[in-house]
Amino acid sequence: MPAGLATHIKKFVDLTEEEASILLTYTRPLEIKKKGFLLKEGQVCRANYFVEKGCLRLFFIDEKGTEQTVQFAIENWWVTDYTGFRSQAPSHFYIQAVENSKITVFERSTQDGLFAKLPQLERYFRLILEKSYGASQWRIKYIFSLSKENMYKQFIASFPAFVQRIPQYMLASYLGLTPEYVSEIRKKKS
Amino acid sequence: MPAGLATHIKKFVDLTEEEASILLTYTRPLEIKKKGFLLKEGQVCRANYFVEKGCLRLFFIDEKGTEQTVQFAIENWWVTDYTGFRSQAPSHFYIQAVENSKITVFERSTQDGLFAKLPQLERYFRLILEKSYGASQWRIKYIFSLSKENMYKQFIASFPAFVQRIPQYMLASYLGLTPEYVSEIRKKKS
DNA sequence: CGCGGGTTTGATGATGCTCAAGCCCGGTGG
DNA sequence: CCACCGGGCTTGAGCATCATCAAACCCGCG
Repeated sequence: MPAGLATHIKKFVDLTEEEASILLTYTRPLEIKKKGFLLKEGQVCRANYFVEKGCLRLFFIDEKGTEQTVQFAIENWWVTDYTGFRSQAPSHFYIQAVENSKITVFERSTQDGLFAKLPQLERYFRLILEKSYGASQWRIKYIFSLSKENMYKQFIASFPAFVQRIPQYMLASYLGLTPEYVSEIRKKKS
Repeated sequence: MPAGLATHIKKFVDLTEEEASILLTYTRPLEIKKKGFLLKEGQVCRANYFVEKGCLRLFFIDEKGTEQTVQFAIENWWVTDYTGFRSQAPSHFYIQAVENSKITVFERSTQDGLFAKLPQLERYFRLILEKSYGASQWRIKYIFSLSKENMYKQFIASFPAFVQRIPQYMLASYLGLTPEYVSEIRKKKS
C-alpha cells in the first residue's frame, strides 16, 4: 500500500480516504533490489516512479562508456525520463535502484484515467514539477558557478546524510567529476 | 491581446473563445526593450512570463562577477525563476530582454483564481512543465557528456537560426564557456 | 580464503580559463 | 558627414584545473 504517496499528496492537495483508495487502483507497488533496473536505454519509459523507501537514480552512459548520473530520488521523490515518458519513444536513460527500494509505479497509460477521476492530481503534479524544475535551475547554477572542488564540498556540506548512502563513484558521476579526483579532494581536506 | 498565448494553450488543452477572454482578464501584456529587466537579484519574482514575440533570458551573476545564462525563452516559451516564484522569497536570478519583446505577464497572485475558473490550465502548465523539465534533464546530459568545444558545435548545428539572434558572449554564458574560448573554437573551424 | 568491486596514488598532459592588449564596427554627437 | 567612442570580438602567452591511465590497495562477501 502506497501510504507514503497518499501522505505526500495530501501535503499539496486535498485527498479523502475514498479518493486515496481510488488512487490505489491506479498504481502498483514494486520492490526492487539494489542495482536492479526500472528502465534501460532503448526501452520505452512507461511509468513514473515514486520512492516510498530507498533510493533510485537516473543516469546515462556517455560515448566513453562512463555512467553519468542526472538525478537521484530518495523517499518522497518522483523520478522518470520525462522526455521519454511524454513521447513514449525509446529512452536514452537508465533508472536503477541504488538501494533495495519500495516503489509506487504510476503507469503512463493509466494517467489520463486517473486525472479524470481525481482532477486535483493534475495540480499535485504541476506543483511537484514546479519544484523539480526549480531544483534543476539551481543545479545549473551550481554547475556554472562552482569549481569541481567546491561543488563537492558544497554537496557533502548540504547533504551529509545522503552522502552516507551512496558510493563515492556515484556521487562523482552526479557532480560530473572522476572518482580519482574525488579521492584527491578528500585527501587534501584532511 | 495575448493571441499567441491562447493559441499555444489550445495546442495542449481545450479552450473556448469565452474562456480565452476570461484568461485575458487574468493576464497583462507588456512590451519591454532590449536589455530591460523583468526581474533582478534580490527582488521577489511575482510573475511567470510568456514570450509572444522576442527573446528573454534567465541568468545570474557568479562570485567573479560574470553573467551566467540559465535559460533562454523565445516565442511560445515561459520563463521564470520557479524557486522564487513558488516561495516568493527574494530571487537570486535576473530576467532580461535579449531583444525588444512582447510579453504576456501571469502574476503569481492571480494564479489560484485563474485555475479555479479554468481548471484545464492546471493541466496545461503540468504539460508545459513536463516538457521543460525534460529539456532540463537533457541539458544536464549535454553538459556532462560533451566537451566545451562539442557543446558549442552541437548548439550551433541544432539552433542555427537562434544563434543569429544573440551575441556570442551570451551564447558563451549559456554554454558555460568564456567568450575568448568561443573565439578560439570558431577560428579552428575555418 | 580468495575474489572483485570500489577507492587510492601518482605521473602526465589536455582542456579551457585568465589577463592584457588590440581590433572591428556600429552608433552617436559635433 | 566625419570623428570618436565603446561594446563586443579576437589574439596569444601562460597557467590552473581536472582528466587519463596504470597500478596497488582495501575490504566485504560468497
